[in-house]
Amino acid sequence: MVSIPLLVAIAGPTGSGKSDLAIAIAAQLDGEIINCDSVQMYRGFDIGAAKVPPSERHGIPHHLFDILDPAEVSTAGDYARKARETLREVTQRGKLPVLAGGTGFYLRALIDGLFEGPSRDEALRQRLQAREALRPGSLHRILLRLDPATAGRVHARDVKKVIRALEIRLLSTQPASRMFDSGRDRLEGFRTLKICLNPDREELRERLDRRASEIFSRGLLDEVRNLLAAGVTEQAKPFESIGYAQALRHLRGEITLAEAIESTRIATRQYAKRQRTWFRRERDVFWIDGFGGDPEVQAQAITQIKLDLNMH
RNA sequence: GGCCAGGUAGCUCAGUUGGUAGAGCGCAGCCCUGAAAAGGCUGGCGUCGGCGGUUCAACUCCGUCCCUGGCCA
Repeated sequence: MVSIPLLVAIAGPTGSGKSDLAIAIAAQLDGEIINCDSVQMYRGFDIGAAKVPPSERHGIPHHLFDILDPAEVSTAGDYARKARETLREVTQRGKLPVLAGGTGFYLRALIDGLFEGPSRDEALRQRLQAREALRPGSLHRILLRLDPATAGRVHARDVKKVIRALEIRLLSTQPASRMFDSGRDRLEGFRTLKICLNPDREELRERLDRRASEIFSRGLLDEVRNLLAAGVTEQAKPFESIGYAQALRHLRGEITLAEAIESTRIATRQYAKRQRTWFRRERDVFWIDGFGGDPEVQAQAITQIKLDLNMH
C-alpha cells in the first residue's frame, strides 16, 4: 500500500520562532522548507522581513524565498499554485515538506483552496477605485444591487473586499456568494499536520520590541536606500510591509528615527495579534506553547510528526 | 520668592452661557475565499490634581494647597 505523503505546516505569530522550528524539524526528519510568508517571497527585502540568512539554513533547501521582483504583485492564488508545485517536487525527492510562515491566508489558500473564480483584474480595480474615491460608499451600494448576500457580509468601508466582490460579480457574471458555495479547490494527495506556536504574550511582546529596534540597527535604512537606488519605486508592494513603510517615511523626513522604530513596534504587535486571531480559528491544529527555538518545543513537534508518520 | 500657562481615559488633548464628560492613538476582542506584514468591525464610569465654599446642581464660579512647564527676580 502506498502511503499518502505528509505536509507539515508551522504557523504562529511573527517572532514565535517558526523558522527555527522548521529548520530543526527538517534537519532531523530529512525535510525541505517551503516559505509561507508573503514578504519573504520578495528579493532584496531581507532585514525587515526577518529572513533566515543562507548561512544559518544548515544546508537545508529553502523554497519560495526571493522569487518575486519587488515590482510584482502576487496573490494568494499565485502562491497556492507555486506552493503546490513545490510540494510535489519535494515529495517526489522523498523529502518531508515543511511549510513555515505567518501568512495565514496563504496557508489556507494552499490547503483548503480558493473557489474557482476570476483572478485579479488591475484595470477594473482602478476604475472601481476611482469611482469610490469620488463617491465614498458608492461601490457598496452597487454591490448591494448586484450581490446582496455578499454585500451583507462585507462592510461598506472595507473597500478592498468590496472591490473584490464586485470584481467576481462583474467578471464571472456570478455573485461571489454563489461562487463561495460552489466550494474550494482543496489540496489533494497530502495529509497535513498543522503545528501552531503559542508563545507567552508578554515574552513575545518583549522580543518583538527588541527585534524592531534591531532591524534598524542592523541596516534596514541602508537596505531600503539600496533598493531605491536599484530602481525599486516607493509604491512597490513590499514597501507597504512593517518596518519598510516606517523606514521609508523616515527617509522622506516625515518622522524621526525614534518615531519610526516606535511605529514599527506597534505595527508588529498589532500584526502578531491579528495572526493569533486568525490561527485560533484554524481547524485541526496541534498547538504547542512556547517558542520554536526552544529544544523542548522542537522535541514535542518532532514527536508529534513521527507519531503521524508511523501511523500511516 | 513673584508673574503667567497648565493639571480631564494608558498617552496627546476637546469640553458651548454651571446640569457628574468626549475624540484620536494605544490596548482588548473579532472578521477575512487572488493586494493579507494588507484591509475592515466592535469596545470608553474616568475620585475631570487635593480640600473647602457658593448653588437645587460644578470639570465648568470663588478660596486655598499640591504638582508640571515657562518667564522675572
